[in-house]
Parts: sequence; structure tokens; C-alpha cells
Amino acid sequence: MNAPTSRRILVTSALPYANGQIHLGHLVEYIQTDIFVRFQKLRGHDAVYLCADDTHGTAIMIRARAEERSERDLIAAMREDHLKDFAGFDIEFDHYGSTDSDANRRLCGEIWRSLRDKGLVVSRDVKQLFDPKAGVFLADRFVRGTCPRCKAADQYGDACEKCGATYSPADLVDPVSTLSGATPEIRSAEHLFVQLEPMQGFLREWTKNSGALDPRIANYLAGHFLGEPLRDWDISRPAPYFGFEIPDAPGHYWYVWFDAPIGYVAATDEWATARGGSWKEWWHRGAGEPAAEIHHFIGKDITYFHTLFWPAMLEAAGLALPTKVRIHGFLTVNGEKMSKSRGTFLLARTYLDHLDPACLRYYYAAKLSGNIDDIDLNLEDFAAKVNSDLVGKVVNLASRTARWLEGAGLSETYPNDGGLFAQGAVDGAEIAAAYDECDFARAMRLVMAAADRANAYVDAEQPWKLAKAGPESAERLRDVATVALNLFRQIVVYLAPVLPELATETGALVGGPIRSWEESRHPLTGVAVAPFKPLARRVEAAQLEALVAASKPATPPSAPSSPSSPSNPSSSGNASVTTDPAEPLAAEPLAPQCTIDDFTKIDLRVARILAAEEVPEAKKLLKLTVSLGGEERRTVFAGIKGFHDPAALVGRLVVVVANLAPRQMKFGLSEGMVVAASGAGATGVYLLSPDSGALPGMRLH
RNA sequence: GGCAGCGUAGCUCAGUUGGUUAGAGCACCGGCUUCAUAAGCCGGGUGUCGCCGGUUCAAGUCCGGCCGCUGCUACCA
Repeated sequence: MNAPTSRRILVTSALPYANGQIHLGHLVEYIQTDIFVRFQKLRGHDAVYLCADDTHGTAIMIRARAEERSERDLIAAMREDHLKDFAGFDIEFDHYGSTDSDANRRLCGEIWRSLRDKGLVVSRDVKQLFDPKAGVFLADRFVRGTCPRCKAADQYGDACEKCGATYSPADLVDPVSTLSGATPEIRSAEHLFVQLEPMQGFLREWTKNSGALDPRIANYLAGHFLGEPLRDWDISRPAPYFGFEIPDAPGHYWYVWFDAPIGYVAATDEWATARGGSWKEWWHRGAGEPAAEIHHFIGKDITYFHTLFWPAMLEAAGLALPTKVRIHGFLTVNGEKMSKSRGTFLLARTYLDHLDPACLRYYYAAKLSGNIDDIDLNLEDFAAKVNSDLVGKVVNLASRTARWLEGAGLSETYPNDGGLFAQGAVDGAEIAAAYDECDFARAMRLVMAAADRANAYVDAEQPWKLAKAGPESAERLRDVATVALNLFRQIVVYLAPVLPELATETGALVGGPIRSWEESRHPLTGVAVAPFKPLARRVEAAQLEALVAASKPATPPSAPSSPSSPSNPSSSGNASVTTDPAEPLAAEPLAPQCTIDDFTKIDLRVARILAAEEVPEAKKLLKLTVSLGGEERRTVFAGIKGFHDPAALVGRLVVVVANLAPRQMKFGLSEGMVVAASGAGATGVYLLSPDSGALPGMRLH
């Protein structure tokens, strides 16, 4: 029963680059980190979540130029966007800084001096392509040209996508700068390098034995970098460059990857200073009691920086090393890389326009198991999982029992529940262990198992019958509902790191704010229960469709419908045009715009009804057999019973969706769908018929 | 091209150091229920564990090859 020993835990997420908006891929990391930190805080630990915008580098400089604004103006605007998006997803940083801060400049200087003092900095000339028109050195991806090996046109500066050759940008035939179109010239410039080879022994030991890395990662590093001499790390860029000028090397700037991780320390500095402390309490070895843990959450793409460069820098500077580098995979949507053209490049903002952030937080939690596999956001699965778990199992528990307690409140003593609450409390240890290892998927499975038990309890006790049985059952009813609501609140405590909003609302329903994991150990008794308000809403397919539609690239400017256009009679005021009632359209607004590609996915065919029979048990269905021409027959269940006489349908031509996935219905397999018009408020269902002459099997274009 | 990860039920995923008959949730099928936001409960596994070969008394698990998917590729893999 004693509270867990308090730990001091500093947690970071990778710094988002100030050159783009937050998307759902980013959020895999920020949501994951936020859950971890909220969990640690709920457990009573001294945890702090720090992050910052990563603001420097060529890309920012070039974009600022293109937009004819200053870099600082650009990064200030991006920062605001980022903060808004994070807040929208309930991601709660203790401090959110910027790499373009005074604190960061100062700390970069301090760590730089340590590297200099250790003799790790060397200077060397580097030949690089230079864009004379834009006046900047060009990273490989800003140069395109013809592959020197296979002569494929329009290849990047470092490798050919066609033949796979790798080369130096200087080898490209007819190189062109993608910035200005100018022909780049080769220029030589001095760069500063940090020697890593002297750190090889340290890195080999740290990656393998510190416990900071998953053995798979340690193994990967051992086999690919630590087996051979480590190359020097090019750490400076010549002017012009948006970043910090190196104090003892005028005209040279720290490369963005030097100042970015130091941003973690700078954020600590700003946060600690504001509350009267110092960053040294967290980053100095042996400072503070107990020793602080440092956890970095990162994506697998930046493994190299966080497991070799960064620890080497910290080691050289004599600072504390990461306790854990927690590496996660990337996000795919519907099994594929996010794609703008498919509408699966989902921005945080767009998601928030259509859906509840809690749904994504839960879905990610249910899929994150702490390893480096990519995770897939399957939109159908997303809706099914959220609806089934959150709405059907968890929230429904309160929804189906809270109302019986509105007047009386919870029972004065906790009733016999067959050990359910006690079992839930015991499970808490296992759930906590899963959270602590970032195996949130396992935590969610355990929580849902608890919810299943609770629902089974309610079902067995049949409180609805007690409610009807009259006053002599009132106490029993109160007891059953008391158990159910306590089991619900226990589950919500376990879900609080993932679903802070649900935790807040549950606190308002019964028992007050949830502040500690310990609240899962003791049932509430004798307290009031507020009127029940819906705690979560189902995800509807239409919301997902709208999200995808809104994520497609801006459609070519739909010809602004000019009111005077003669082809647009409804707005021409022409008296000869009859005005139809507006209700049908108003009742069911237009679906989001789709492309011709979307449309052609749906194969509409003319079909002839060969047979139509009643399905006696069905309220709405008729069983139709239709011909698509030749021998192609389909069985289709159509929801038109009561509007059409089966006998009158036989022989008639209709339109069917011919490539619709078969659907198992209660009365048999339906192999298509007959198209019909209907609408809110309308009473009938109106089948479509082609003009005479159409033949079964013809496609609608 | 190089490197890494993955490939288990219709879908999303668990499967610990190789060890009975390969699991969960969802979906689906059958039954029950009607308090609840079309929610809930009971029952049913629907599978060539990507393919081929090897090690072993025993392989989803270890080894080799192949295929497929995904990601990364720091001025240098």
C-alpha cells in the first residue's frame, strides 16, 4: 500500500521542425510521450515534459526567402501553429521552447567549449556545390541532374532512383539547382568537424550496457557504425546559414543537428529557471537527489543522432547521459505511407476539424507496444476500435448505471461485488508496469478485459429488472449501480494518462478530480452522483470520409459558378424554370467533393431484375436476383419492401453498384446494391431506370 | 542500390528462454437481453503462422535462401 518511491524523470519528444505543420505521424510520438508523462505524474513522480521547435537550417532560410519574410517571423508563426495543434490533442508540455533562444545559444557555446577543450574539433575543406544565383551552398537534395551512370534525367544529387548508383553531386551531368535553376559551381569551404573516433570505446560500452537502448538497436549500431572507425561529424556550415554563428569561428554556423538536441537542455534551463531552479539539477552528473532520469522519445529515422552523436556530446561535456532512448516506428495510413493524393496525409488540424482527439489518443495507445515497428492507422479499424472499446465497453458502463444513482448517490458501504474491484486493483500493478515499459497496447488490453468483466457483472445483476421491481429492490439496485460505477471509475483512472478529458468528466460525474493512480485501489462510497452526460461519441464513417476528403490536395479551382451563366438556370431567375423544394438537399447536404478517380472506383451497371421475392422475416428487404447480361447473375437484398410489389419488379431495368463488396446479411449474402433515391422526410424509395434501349451490363459513365 | 523492421484468422494485433490441441479484440454466424450512445451477455475459430530448405526428439519461435510490404539513407552506410 505504500506509495511508489518518487522518481525524477525528465522526458523529451524530438523537436518538430519549424518548416512544416504537425501531422498524425508526428502525433504518434507526442501522444506517446504525453501518455508516458501523464502516467508518471499520476503515479506521484516528479516528471517533466519538455520540447521545443527546431528552427534552424537551410530549409527555413530558403522558405523564408520564398515567402519574403524574415526567418524569425516564419518560425514565430510556425510555433504558434504547432502549439495550437498540440493543445488540441491534449498534449501537455511543462515547457515548450525554441532552439533559437538565448538559453540555447549559451548552452551550445558551453558544450562547444568542452569539445574544443578535449581537442575533438578539427577543420577541413569541403567541396560542395554552390548556387551562385541564390548565394547558398546546396545540400544534395537541392540539386538535380542526369545520372552519370544510366543517364536517367532529373535525379537527386547523391543517388539515382532509376539505376541505384550513388555518386557525388559534382558527378551529375547538367546539374541544376532546384532553388534558382542556376547551374551550380563547385566551391571549397572550410568546415569544422567533431571527431567521434576517440569516443568509440565509450559509445560501444554505452550503447551495449547502459540499458538505454533496446538490444536490437544496440546490435544494429554495433554492426553498422561501431565496428569500424567513426567518421568525423561535419558540424559547421558556412554563411549564409540561419542559425547560431560559432563564437570562435566567425562566418561559420553550427549545423542544425548540433543545436537541436542541446535544445532539450535549453528547454530545461528555461523551465527550471522560471521556477527558481537550475538545469544542472537535471543534467549534471550526480546533481540532485534522487538522480534524474532522462528519457528521449524519438522516431527511428533519427536514431543515429540520439544514440551516437548526442551521447558523445554529453559525454564530452561531462553531462548526464540518457537513461532511455525510446525509439518508435512511423505511421502508415490504411497500410501505406501517408499520401497527399490519396487524402491520407492527415494534418493535426484537419483531424481536429472532424474528430475528437481522444479517439486518436486511444487508438494510438492501443497500438503502441514500445517497439520500433511502424504502426498503421487503418481508418475502418480506427472507427471499430474506438466505438467498440471506448463507447461500447467503457463509457457505456457509466451510461447504463449512473442514472440510478442520481438521487441517492453511491451506497454507504461498498457492496459485495464478488471480488471484481479487488481484482481490478490487483491488475493495476500489471497495467502500471505496461505503461512504464511503454507497452500501452498491453495496458489497453488489460483495461478492456476489466471493462468486459464489469459489463458481464451488470448483465448478470440485471439492474433494469430491479428498477422495475419497486421499492423493496431499491437498495439492491443502488448497490449494483454502485459497483458498476466504481468499476467504471477504476477503469477511468487507468485510462487517465491516455484520456485526460474522460478522466476530468468522470471526476465531475462522481468522486471529484482524479489526481492519483492510488484512486484505483479504493472504491468510493456515500458520495453524490451528478446527472449523467454523454462522455464520448461514436466515430461515424461520414466523419472519416470528410477527413480524407479534406486532406486531398486543393482541387483545381472549381470554376466559380458565375450567377449569370446560362447553363446555370437555377440562379438565372428565369421564370420558366420551376423551383423545386429545397428540403431534400437541405436534409442531406452534399457529400465532400470527390475526384473522377473516386467515381470510377464505383462500377454502376444496368441490370435486369429476373426474380423478386419477399423475405417474410425482414421488415424492409426484398430478395432480388438480377442479371448483368450473359450468365452474370447476382443476388441482391434491397431495402425497398413496402414500396414495390415484387411481382411488378420482375423484368424491369435498374441500376446496381456491381463492384460493391459482398455483404453477409441476416438472410443471405448480398452481392451488390440497387440504386434508389430516397431522402429525409420523403416517404418513398424511388428506383432508377435507364432510358429504353439500355442493356444489362452497360456501365454508367 | 545499401541498410533495418515487418509478413500469424476477413481486419488490427498478442505469442515470453523452441515444448500439449497457435491466441485476443473487432468482423462474421447462432442464441439471450432491452438499463444504456444500434450499446450488453453467452456460445461458435473461420489459420498452409509469406515461400523453399536446414538444425532439432520437437520450429510461428533458431539458421540459410527467396518473395512481398514498410521505413530510413547523416557531404561518406
